[in-house]
Amino acid sequence: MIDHLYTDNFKAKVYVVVSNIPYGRLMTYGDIAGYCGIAHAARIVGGLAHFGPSDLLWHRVVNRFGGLSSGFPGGREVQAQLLSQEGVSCTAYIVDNFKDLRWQSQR
DNA sequence: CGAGTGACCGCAA
DNA sequence: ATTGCGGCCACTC
Repeated sequence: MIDHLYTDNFKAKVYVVVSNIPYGRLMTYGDIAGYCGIAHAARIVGGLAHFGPSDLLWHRVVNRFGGLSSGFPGGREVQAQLLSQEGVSCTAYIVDNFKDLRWQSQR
């Protein structure tokens, strides 16, 4: 439920969705874009992530295959480390139980 | 104001 | 089954 946090910019929506990802949970760019209203804007989410603030929990955001994306501050190893600290098993920069850890938003 | 880019996804050969 | 290509929308320079 992110209606009360709605803003004029699509960017803000993405930030809200990302901020609402619970601990030890993962989400894909496509899903985030879909919950924002456009399923074809997966690239936008990635683009915003690069320009967006580092305060958000982007380390819980991965691509459709459950693999860690590049461009993360410090590198994929850092992101994998963060996920590992949250109980997420990562092997070769790929989430093992991604299918099970994938959090499906309530919209 | 215009053009290019992007931490992607889906489909086609 | 795998590999390659294009497309989509928003943001930045």
